[in-house]
Amino acid sequence: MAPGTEGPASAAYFPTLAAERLDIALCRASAAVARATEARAHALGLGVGQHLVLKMLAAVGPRSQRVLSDELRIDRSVMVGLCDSLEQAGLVRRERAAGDRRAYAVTLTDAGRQRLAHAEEAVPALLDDAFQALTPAERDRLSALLGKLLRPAP
Amino acid sequence: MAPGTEGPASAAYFPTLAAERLDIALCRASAAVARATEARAHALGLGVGQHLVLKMLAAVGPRSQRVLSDELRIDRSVMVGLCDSLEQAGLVRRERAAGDRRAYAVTLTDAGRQRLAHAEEAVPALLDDAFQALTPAERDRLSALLGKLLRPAP
DNA sequence: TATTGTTATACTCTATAACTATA
DNA sequence: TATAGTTATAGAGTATAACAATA
Repeated sequence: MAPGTEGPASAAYFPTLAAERLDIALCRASAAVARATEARAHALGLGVGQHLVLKMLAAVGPRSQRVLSDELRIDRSVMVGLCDSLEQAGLVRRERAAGDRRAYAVTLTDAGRQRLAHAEEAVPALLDDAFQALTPAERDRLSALLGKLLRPAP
Repeated sequence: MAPGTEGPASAAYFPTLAAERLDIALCRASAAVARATEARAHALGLGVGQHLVLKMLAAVGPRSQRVLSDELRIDRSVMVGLCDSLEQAGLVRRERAAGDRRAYAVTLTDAGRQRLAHAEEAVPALLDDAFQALTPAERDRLSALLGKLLRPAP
């Protein structure tokens, strides 16, 4: 075999790389998980962003698009389209906020609550699929580590 | 304050969300780390992909673009531009592979080796910055978990 | 003047499919 | 026919800036 093209010698390289560069490992793992969940998530009929909005509204009650954007770390201009699609599907209503006529109070409808419940049922299976390489205990540890990474420095 | 727009009550929502959806936490953590490393990585004058190619060539010797693509999980069509830029900067040479005139043997130059060494020096600081929320022991644990997630099922 | 929602623009990634020259 | 490298195109996602209505 010609020099520069032999295979087996390089086949073991990637794991080494991933171990050395935590930032790259994180990026690749995220992409791999996203690919794994994509199909299942799409089957729910709810995009991730849409799901997040419904979930937050269910947890904290009606909020403005601005608050949803800030809290979910989704850009205001993206939130517009998200709320558009949810409203069109009848899952939220855009009520006018009582004290500020610039803002909406994005409100979960009964249909939205039902759809969310249905989606939430499917989440554990979705996660099981994507994280089958990890035991439940390992998933908890990963969750704790990521949580620490995401939380702004106290 | 008007209903639907009060702030503090919802400010604690995101951490809860991240804890429940491991896939989303992973995605957000990856994005946060990428943002944190972006500035420093750019200062190195080497993109992540360029860095990966140099690093792999240094580790395993001259390889074809195909092998680099497969091993680094970078699409062939992207690898073209990566090698273009590296060649233009004088960091690699595209030598013809001895036994297969379709393929190159992408080869690290001395300048490439130097540039890589310089970049590698900066990596620890780059990672320290992005992962300052985690102790060294926690980083090791995260690395191990991500490695398990990335390794194809044995 | 600052803010909420909206729209438009641009730019980066990625995926895909062709095409060439070799095998 | 299959593979290595290349090119072109289209789509998703994101960042940015502008704008109208309101504060």
